[in-house]
Amino acid sequence: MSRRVSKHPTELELEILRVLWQTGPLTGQAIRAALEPDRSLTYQSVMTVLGIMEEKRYVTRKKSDGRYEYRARVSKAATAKRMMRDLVDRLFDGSAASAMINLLESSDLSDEELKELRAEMNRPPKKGNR
Amino acid sequence: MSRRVSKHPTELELEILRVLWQTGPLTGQAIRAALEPDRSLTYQSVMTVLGIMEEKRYVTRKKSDGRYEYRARVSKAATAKRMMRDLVDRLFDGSAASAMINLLESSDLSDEELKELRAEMNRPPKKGNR
DNA sequence: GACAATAATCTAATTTCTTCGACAATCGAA
DNA sequence: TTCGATTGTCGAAGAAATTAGATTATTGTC
Repeated sequence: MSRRVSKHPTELELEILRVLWQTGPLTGQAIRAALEPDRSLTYQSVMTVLGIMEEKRYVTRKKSDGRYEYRARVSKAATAKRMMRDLVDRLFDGSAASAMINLLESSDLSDEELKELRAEMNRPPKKGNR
Repeated sequence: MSRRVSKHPTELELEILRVLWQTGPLTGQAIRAALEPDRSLTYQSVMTVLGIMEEKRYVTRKKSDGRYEYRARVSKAATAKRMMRDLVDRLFDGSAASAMINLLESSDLSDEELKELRAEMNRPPKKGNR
């Protein structure tokens, strides 16, 4: 037997998605430029990955003014949710509370952030909560 | 150029670490058994991965009673911290608070857990915090 | 001590990921 | 219209990850 398909965007795919989330639809060249200087890839490398991302349905492309523009087809919120959920499953047996405590302990939240979090925690829970 | 070594335990490596964290030092056979029925691997497959994990210094082994026993060399806490930190960097630009709010919204914490979290948030911050 | 059973290593196939060079197609300018 | 630049596709290479068969080493038992 062989290996299973990864259920999440890979490292580089995620970096490209981040660019698209941040800036909106872009051409291959523009994406390549946006990755600099973090990643110095050739235009071909970027295009190869974009092709793969299109197959995986992470992006769509549309010809605009002679060249293709790539647009994220998955939302940042949904992707973040899925990736976080998966890591929490694998590290903390699915306990979001444990994950949050872990984050709390290993980070350094400002009073501002603490306040916001407390407010969020006091929001009325969605239906289905016990 | 080619692919870089992943900076974190892979899927399977993490599953094995979890077994070791949970149960303590184990032989290859015992690890193989503990992965069932989630993963039905042959003894050889498990041993191959354990060899790689030894190279990566995720585990050590010691001959005990004729066969090798494998022991986690990285702690669960440190590994979780690193992996969470990395994902938070890549998804939320390093903002632990954003990540926590994401978790809050996509999970369904019990009153118990909320209480514990609030308590944790009221704990005096470690040095370096303002 | 011989031999079967068990443990461990070695080799390797397959797939994914990352990266590009080579080439083809298209477009713009002289 | 021809030619150079830009854009896009194809094939491929190298390394990592996952899986396991073949082979060798070790060990416990009669």
